[in-house]
Amino acid sequence: MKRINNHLPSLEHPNYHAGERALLNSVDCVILGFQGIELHVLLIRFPYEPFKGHWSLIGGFVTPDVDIDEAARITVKKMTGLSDVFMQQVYTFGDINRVPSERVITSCYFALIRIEPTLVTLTSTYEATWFPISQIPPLVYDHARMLDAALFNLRRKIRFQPVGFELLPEKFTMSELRNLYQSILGRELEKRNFTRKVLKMNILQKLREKDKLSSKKGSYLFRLNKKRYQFLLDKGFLFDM
Amino acid sequence: MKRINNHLPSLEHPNYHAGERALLNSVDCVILGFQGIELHVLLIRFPYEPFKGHWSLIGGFVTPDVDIDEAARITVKKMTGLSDVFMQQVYTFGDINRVPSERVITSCYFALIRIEPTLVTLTSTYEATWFPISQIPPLVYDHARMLDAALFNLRRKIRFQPVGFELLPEKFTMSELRNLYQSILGRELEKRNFTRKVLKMNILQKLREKDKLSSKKGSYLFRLNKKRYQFLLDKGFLFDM
DNA sequence: ACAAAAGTGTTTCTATTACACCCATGG
DNA sequence: CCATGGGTGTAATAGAAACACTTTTGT
Repeated sequence: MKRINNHLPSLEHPNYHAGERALLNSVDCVILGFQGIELHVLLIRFPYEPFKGHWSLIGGFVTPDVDIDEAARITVKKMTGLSDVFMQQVYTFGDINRVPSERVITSCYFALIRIEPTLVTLTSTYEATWFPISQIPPLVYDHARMLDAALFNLRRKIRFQPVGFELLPEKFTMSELRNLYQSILGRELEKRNFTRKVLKMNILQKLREKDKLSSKKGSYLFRLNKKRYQFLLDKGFLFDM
Repeated sequence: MKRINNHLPSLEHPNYHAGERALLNSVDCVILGFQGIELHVLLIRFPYEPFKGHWSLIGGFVTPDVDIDEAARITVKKMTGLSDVFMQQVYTFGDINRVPSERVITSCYFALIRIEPTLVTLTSTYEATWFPISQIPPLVYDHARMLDAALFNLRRKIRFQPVGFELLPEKFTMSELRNLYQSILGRELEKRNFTRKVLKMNILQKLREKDKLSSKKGSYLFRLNKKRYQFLLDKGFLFDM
């Protein structure tokens, strides 16, 4: 409490920025993708001592000439080659000792990407690897907390806005969609009720094609009706599963 | 995109913090209280040119020796004298030019406080004033955006966790509670259904006392059953109005 | 012919909404 | 005695949950 005076600008100061101490700022990105029946996170091997070789989120420092959101985008682009990725700020971690060696304030973002055959990550340099969220290895610093915060945030967000489609390919089956939701929400969703609920929203277009990979019968592919989706978003609708 | 190389630590650097540029960090607090039938925000007159005299949120710089959350708490304490206030980080604003004169990264928090007769704010120095959220004056910098973000956040949060009680005195009437919810959510709530829903949760204790200020008949006072409230919180329940 | 996943309808139950009247009291 | 806000019950509706069987086809 003795430090209170540092925290409101003193009235005597004509330029109240002067004399304030600057701090290091960074961004860390929880890059999420969907594979099989589970959400996955992209992790790298941390390249420096004393945590060299431990698993880590992907991050970067915020330089004076980039917006903080852009810093996050640049990090994702560097790691995956992708631009125009759905991203969202999750939380800013600013405890004094969260990084032992230095005061760093880090804003955590999540990114939702489609894992496609063409996707190339920085495997050679950083051993970038996809981990299913049920099997996350120990992470450096407070990255485990960041991951938790990102997943919590995503779970909550997905109830208001079906962002899940960002994680699926353009065409997908109802089972894939349901598996995705199950993995994000961490609980089973009844097949019939799920299908009915999703279809009632009218945001999906049923295609004539079938995907025959997952079963002998084959299952119909769907595609997101982006116009309708945007319309509902603007109305701020709920997507309660 | 030319700046990508700045954004992942280069592998050659043994101490990857070295050489990074530090930035100014601050916190701004949306201090919310409830008065009459409406939410109010505490604003001050900004004390420096070129915005001297314009209305502003309350903020302060983050110094190297305080956690970012603590910086926010200190700001609230300085302004209201209150500790142990319910606070929550809302969002971090980090665009390059959000403050014209300087690059500042600002984390916005909201604080929920009880406006009580004993509450003294920094009225003399900063003209601290409560504004109803329906009548907010123009604000400096991006503070209007911050306020919007804080209210958006509160509206969403209140569906998962009935944080509204932080804004009410220990004893309150059902009408006060309903008015509060109406003001936060920005829509009318049917009296009977509201009462029923709240009571069904069993988080309120009905007292024998009546408040006679608002009507001749008087209305019963209630008090939050904190044990039950905490129990439900831990279960992560919904409080859907 | 059978295994494996897809697809679909109906019933039950619960929660939400909408609605109107009596109550207690101070003036 | 009446104006004011407080307080309550019920019926109608909509939405969610629970449930089991048929379809298709590759092997």
